[in-house]
Order: sequence, then structure tokens, then C-alpha cells
Amino acid sequence: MSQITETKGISHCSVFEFEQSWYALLTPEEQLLIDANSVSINFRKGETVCKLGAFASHIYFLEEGLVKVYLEERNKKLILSLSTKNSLLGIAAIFDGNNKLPYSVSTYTDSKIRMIDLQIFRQLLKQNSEFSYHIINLLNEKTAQIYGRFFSLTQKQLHGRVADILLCLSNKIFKSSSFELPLSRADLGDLTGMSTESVIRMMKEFKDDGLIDMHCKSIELLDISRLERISEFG
Amino acid sequence: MSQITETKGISHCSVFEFEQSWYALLTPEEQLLIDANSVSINFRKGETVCKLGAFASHIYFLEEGLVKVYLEERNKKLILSLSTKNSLLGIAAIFDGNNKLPYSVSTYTDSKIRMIDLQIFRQLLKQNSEFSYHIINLLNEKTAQIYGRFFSLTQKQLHGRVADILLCLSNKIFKSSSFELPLSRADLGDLTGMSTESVIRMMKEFKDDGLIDMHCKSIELLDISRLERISEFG
DNA sequence: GTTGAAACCTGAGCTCAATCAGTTAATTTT
DNA sequence: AAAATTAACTGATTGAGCTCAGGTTTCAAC
Repeated sequence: MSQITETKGISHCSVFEFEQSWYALLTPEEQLLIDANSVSINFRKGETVCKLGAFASHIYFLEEGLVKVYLEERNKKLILSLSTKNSLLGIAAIFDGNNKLPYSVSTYTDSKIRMIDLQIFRQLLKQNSEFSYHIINLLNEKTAQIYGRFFSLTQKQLHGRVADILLCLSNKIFKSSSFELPLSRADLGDLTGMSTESVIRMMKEFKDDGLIDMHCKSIELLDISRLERISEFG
Repeated sequence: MSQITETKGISHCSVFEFEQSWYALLTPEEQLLIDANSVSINFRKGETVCKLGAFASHIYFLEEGLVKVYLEERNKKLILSLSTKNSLLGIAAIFDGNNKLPYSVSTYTDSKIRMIDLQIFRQLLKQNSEFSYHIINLLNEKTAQIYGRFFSLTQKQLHGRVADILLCLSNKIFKSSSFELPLSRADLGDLTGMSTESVIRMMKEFKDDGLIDMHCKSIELLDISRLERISEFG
């Protein structure tokens, strides 16, 4: 059997990226409609874009920056995904009979977000099937990713989860084996469903074992294949 | 403040139901196309409908029965959702650049499943925006539900998770406070991300505390409001 | 430069829940 | 009806990972 038909199993990444442009699928008139019914807002690092449970009024298009999408209840927090440049956020709020946001969003870095009127976006989905097909694609890709993380967080132990998140950050966000982390250890905890202390301990362990190098916010993955094995065997 | 504007927080249910008919949104010609390119298959209790990682060739429409949708890797298993009559399954496999199923499906009871050609389904999504808008609705509703379970399984301890699943089964599947469970204790474990033994212990505890009555497969919820409080506080 | 706050790190103790190693009950097969 | 298989249950033990209670570093503000 060649590699092509090999089953890859479950992906465990938490970052989502949009490669194609949804905007290009709209007709010129539809694009004008979007332009006329949206505004671009600058957010500072650490600001809240929207809150779970609030009425959904806009779709958010992240033109620039890095944000987290998360659930919060009482003092418990779970980061669903990180989103970078060119992500659409808030689409999950589109289902009839519902008008509440199913998650909160806040920024890690200074970000530029275009806020698009929800009713207009809905209307375009209803009238342009090329566009809505593309959105279905995006939703399904996102869903597959969430499933992977769901599996990771419920079935693996700490080693595997930390390996998952490190590989994901390296591959999807920074596209480099060394990077400056804009997230705190507490955020890594919310991403991996573990306590801040456990994140620190686990990363120190990885450092002692020569898997990564680390000085506070700057991280370098040294032995990626071993990290992948840790990720795989949980 | 009236109850209407109260934020309800995160929902934690694992069952998904389709109220509306997607079929009715198709034109007569499109319906014919579906009819000509689908077959209805009978599955026996316990049979596997499709496997994670296999090539996706069909969309599954559950005409009759009860199935589980789950992830499996090595000997670890996680049930993503239970689906009843009139559910569409396999839509998540629709995204370009992917042709693998992101989950496995198997039956709990004898089931009748209409298998619809994936390319035809895709074509209809691309040409009928009413239809694709409806599918977006379904996907988003499902996503909101998965988020709720994700939170439940990663943030709550055993008591809360068992309360969640019991309330969900009662409300969404059996629509009654007493029911005959078609799932084994091991399945409840896969649904709640806990070991079979822990499921048994927790349910016995609930029984001893007068929250539920239980004889093997038959279960009755006695104190629903207390179960809801347990669900809420984890 | 000093102060304060926030983030990072460390060790000890404890708790929750998995594992293991059984027994009992229910179901299916012969 | 007996045997075999599967599912339900129980108790004891173990350990992973959380909590708590500190200490240290970093960084921004004054």
C-alpha cells in the first residue's frame, strides 16, 4: 500500500486557517452590500470582542491579529480554537431560533476586525449557493478540527495534550519550529484542559528531556518526531 | 429583568434531532435526483454503518433507528453524539481537499438508513441556496451542541457528567422521565469520557441518594431539579 | 530606581477517578 | 437445562494531576 491511501486517523490541532477567500465568491453587488453594511474596528491586545450568551448581531472577519475563541462558565474556561488573519468568526451563531453567541472571543495581539451585519450575511447565504457551499466547507473543516481536540482532551493524558498543542502552534500559527509565544501558561492550560501548574511542569519536563528549548515566552521545538510520537500515544 | 433576556449559558446535550425536513426544500427535479441516487438499507442492531478514516461516498439519512456517532483510535473511544430518526449523518465529510469520514457510525437498534450519493448531495448544495442555508443551520446547531459536550467533558467531574447524560437521554431521546436504556454502561462511559466502573458507581450513588431509580437497563429520573443542579455545578 | 502587579515556577499533600481483580447477574448458545 | 459468554457490579489499590502555599522573575508605571 502506498502512503496515499493510508488512514491518518484523528487530527488534534486547535488552530484554524482560511486559505480561500469567501469574499471573491460574491457578486460585485453583493460585495458592495457587505461593504456598506460592515465596519472595520481596531482592538487592542487583550480586549474582548464578544461574549458567550450575548445577542449575535455581527459576523466577525479577522483582518489582522490573533484571537482566542472560548467558552466560559463560572471560573472555568475552555479555549475552543485560536484564529489568525482572514478567519471568519461568529458563523456558528447562525441558526434559526437562536440569536445568542455560542462562544466568547478576545484578542491576543492588536487586531483589526471587520464587523459584518448578521442579517446581510444571512441574506447572502440564502441567495448565493456558491457562497453558502463555501461556508459549509469551512464549517466542516472546523468541525473536524474540534472533533480532534475533543478526542485529545478527553482521551489523552497531559504529555500527549501538551505535545499536541506545541506541534499545533508550531505548524499552524508560527510555521516555524521556534517562536515567541503570545499566550500565557494559563492560556495553554485553558487550551489543553489542564491547570497552569501542570502546563509548567510538563513543559519543564519536555525541556529537561531535550524535546524543546524554552526561555519564558520563547520556545523552540528540538525533537519534533519524538513530540509526534508522544502526541500519538497520549 | 424578565426571564426572556436571561443568559442560559452552555448547553450540554449529546443528542441531536432534526425537526424540519431538508427534503421539502428541494425542487421536484432535485428530489427525483436524490431518489434516483440513493438506496435505503436495513441495518441490524449493533452493526457498523461507516468507519472513521474510510473514504466518504455517501450521506446517510437515518429513516428509522438509533445510532451512535463516535471517534475511535487504538482502544480509546469517544461518542460524539447519538442520532435518532430523521438525522442526516456524514455531512461533516463534505469539505474540499478531504474525502475521509471524520467519524464512525454504528447502530444501537435495528435501523433503516438511506444512503445518498455524496456527489449528488454536493451538487444540490452548490445549486440550491435555500437547501444549503438549511444545512448550515443544522451544522451550526450541531456545533453548538458539541461545544456544550466538550465543555462538560473537560471541565466537569463525574457527578456532573453523569447528570448531564441522564437528563439528555430523558429529554431528547425518550422524552420521558423513565426509559429502557439501549446503551450499555460501557457506552455511557464512552459518552461521558469515564470508565465503565465509574459510570456504575456514580449511578449507584445517584440511586442511593434517591435521584434516580434503576434496575439494570430500566431507569427512572426521580428528582430532576436536583439532577439539574448537579449538572450545573459540575 | 523603586514599587506593584502579573506571570512564572516549585514542592508537598491530597483527591478524584482509573485500574485491577474479582463476584454476581443476565443473556445466548448448545 | 446446562454451559458459555457477556454485561453489571463491587472493593482495594494506585497514581495522575489538581490545589495550595509559597517563591521568583519580568515588566510596566511612577
